[in-house]
Amino acid sequence: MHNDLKNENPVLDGIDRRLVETLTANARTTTADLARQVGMSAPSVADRLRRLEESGVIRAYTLDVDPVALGYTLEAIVRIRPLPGQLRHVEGLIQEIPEFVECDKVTGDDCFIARVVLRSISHLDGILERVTEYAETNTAIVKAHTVRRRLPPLR
Amino acid sequence: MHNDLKNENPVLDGIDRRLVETLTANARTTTADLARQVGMSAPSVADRLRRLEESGVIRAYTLDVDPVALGYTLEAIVRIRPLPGQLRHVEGLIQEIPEFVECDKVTGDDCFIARVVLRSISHLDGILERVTEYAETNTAIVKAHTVRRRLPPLR
DNA sequence: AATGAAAGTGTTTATCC
DNA sequence: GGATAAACACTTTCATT
Repeated sequence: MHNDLKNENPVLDGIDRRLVETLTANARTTTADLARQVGMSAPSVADRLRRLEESGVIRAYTLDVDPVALGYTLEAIVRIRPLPGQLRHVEGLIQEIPEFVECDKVTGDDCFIARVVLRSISHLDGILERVTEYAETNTAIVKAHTVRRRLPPLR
Repeated sequence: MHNDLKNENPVLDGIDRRLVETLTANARTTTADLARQVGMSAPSVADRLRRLEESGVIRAYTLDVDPVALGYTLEAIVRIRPLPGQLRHVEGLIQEIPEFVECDKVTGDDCFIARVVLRSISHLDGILERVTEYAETNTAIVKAHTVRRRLPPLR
């Protein structure tokens, strides 16, 4: 049995957890509304948010934008294995191509795993052509979002 | 040449783009601040945000929470290929295990590509043991975030 | 679609516990 | 860490263009 699941000293207390959960659902919830929800004063809630920001738990308040509504009707996960000596170049290329909306450097055969959003299959082809000059790629088209980005357990 | 890159009828005009970019950086920017930035009145900006929400471009105002600050010091990408007849079961399992913070159903050999956050290697082992009863898995440890979640081109 | 004005709310700072 | 109170700022609605 590993001990890291029954966390005796959770980073967040129950009130912080409720604040984080509510703001994850709507980051524009007013401090006054948050305060009413948790039964505290607005200044106390503002203080807690400041601490959550300073401790790095809240990295940013951001937007969830739907790529489909912007015309990116196709999404793919591309595994990328740079050719010998091309790692830095490939890394820069991924960072430069804005259709790559996310990319992780990972262990194993594939050096990078990236998410790309596209307007069409020909758009995908155009981008892969730029990458395959310097790397082997393996592309999987996204058919459905089984789990949408969500919070991990907060304790 | 494919026509979908030189988008003649962009979904968003220049002002909408600035609103979306500013809110992506800080979703709690006040409507009054947004209005000053784009040189409009606050009610006009509020109207535009309402339209961006109703058209589905803004799916939600949300939080970017750092898993590391919550003690999830390890992150992995797991490719999952359910054993024959286990697809539905595996899908449910991934949805139930909260450490899977994201999962896409994709074409190709791997049926699912998931992101998992973990407190330790033994934590990873415990979760993979639950999955490997019903699926073959292939795990890549995330070494770095080459491209952090970002907006695709807005035109 | 956008504006200005006004009423209603929310935020912030200082002070106290 | 948390509360209250007051000054200041923001939001929302409505009439107007």
